[in-house]
Amino acid sequence: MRLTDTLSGEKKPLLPIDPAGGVRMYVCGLTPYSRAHVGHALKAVVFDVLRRFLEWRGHRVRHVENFTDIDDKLIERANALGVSIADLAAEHIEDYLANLHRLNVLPATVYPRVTEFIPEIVAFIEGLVARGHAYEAGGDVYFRVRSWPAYGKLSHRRIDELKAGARVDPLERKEDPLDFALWKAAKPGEPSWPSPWGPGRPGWHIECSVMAYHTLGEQIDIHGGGADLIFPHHENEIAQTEALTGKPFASIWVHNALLQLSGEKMSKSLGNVVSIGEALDRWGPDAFRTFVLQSHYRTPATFSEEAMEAARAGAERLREAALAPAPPGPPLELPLAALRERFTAAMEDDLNTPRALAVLFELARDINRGRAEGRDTAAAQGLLRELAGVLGLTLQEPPRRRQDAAPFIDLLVEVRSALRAAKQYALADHIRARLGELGIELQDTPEGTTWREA
RNA sequence: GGCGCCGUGGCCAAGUGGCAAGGCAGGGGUCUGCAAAACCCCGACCGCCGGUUCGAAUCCGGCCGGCGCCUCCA
Repeated sequence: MRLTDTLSGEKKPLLPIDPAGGVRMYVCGLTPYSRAHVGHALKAVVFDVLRRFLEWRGHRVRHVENFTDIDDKLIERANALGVSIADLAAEHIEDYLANLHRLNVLPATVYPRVTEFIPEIVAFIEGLVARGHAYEAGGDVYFRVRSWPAYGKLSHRRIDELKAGARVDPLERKEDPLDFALWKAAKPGEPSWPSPWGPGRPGWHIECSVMAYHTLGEQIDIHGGGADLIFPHHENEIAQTEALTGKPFASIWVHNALLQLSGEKMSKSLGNVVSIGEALDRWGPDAFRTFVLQSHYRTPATFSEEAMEAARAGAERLREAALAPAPPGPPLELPLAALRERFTAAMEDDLNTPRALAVLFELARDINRGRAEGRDTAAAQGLLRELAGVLGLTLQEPPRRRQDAAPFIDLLVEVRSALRAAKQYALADHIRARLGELGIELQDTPEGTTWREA
């Protein structure tokens, strides 16, 4: 398949460095200092679909997603709340993973955490110092950007352009304003680990270089994350890793566009976030995945109630087509191989999920038509379920929000069915209308009456 | 200011040189006791201007409008 590579700006064929060992994919996770929002969920779904597709095509995938469980924000937040950093991080990691599970995102092969890799980080930094790419200053260690001429190649910036906007902190003893911290000397009351430069903790970017190195190796196939990480995070990662190994770090850099919320990006700093849990409670996993997949991962999608409603209706349509009982008639003839091929071609072309989804919707329409004609649609439904699975759709009924009301609704439906059987339509319709006002939609089918929440 | 992205029917969104996918919503039908679901039918000439070409939504130039990154952020 081909994927757009941020570094070269081109669609590049995915050619695993070590095909037998599988595709090595490192996706930047999050810093667990607050509750994960739907933007994180979008990223998770995008890379989950990439991973599922690769596996469906017969690749083994080694998928690593990290947690940066020590950093400034985490320290600040933990102090403000009066809890330990470890507890705060654990709470948010747990919440995130639980939400991913609800979203039907396959667990990564490994979820490394920074605090588990301190010795490796120290060793990595020592290697950089030894090669002249880093230097110690007052207990801090900085990466010497000027020693790495290729700096800026990922984000397509030149060092001189960056210099103007570089942040200058008088407390730091950098040789150059562009240099960034690999190791930060401990301040009073901060957690720290021993190092050749005295007690301290890792800077923000070094952990990903180190964890990718130790979980996947010197060179990886795919490095991914949100577009906001291109600069400085991934730029710095490349510099650190390539300065040490002298080899290209990742073959393809994949970045998803950021989710928008009413015109602007959703971010913790703007405070305009919707938590994953809220969205899942309200619309369910398939609606969210359909929402994400209906636009290309590199085009910013805007989260809104209307968009989620539309996605929910679409997902429901797929579910019903995939699961409706097949009539016992003559088999429905469809060009299943060609449909499968169109789906595959769309996915191989830079993970074009909107086009892939369109194939599923066409398949759903064909199945529904076949069913209306009394044909046996089992084979087509099997394909629809298979392809929906590649996109990670659960095809399950969204959870009922009013679980406790269900038995009473069932009872009303039962009574109404008896009234209909007795042709007492006025009363039966009254029950249906009243339930409708309460947000319960009834559907009479030859097999009986079903209901769902509107 | 620098780097980059986007502007396609009411809403969302594919398409990057040859008669504009798909979803949602809407209208008209079929089916249904009536509904719902499902199925059938209906809707855009692609921000504006100019250029290249036999031919452009698709390439080039300019303009207008929206957005992201350049600072912690998926």
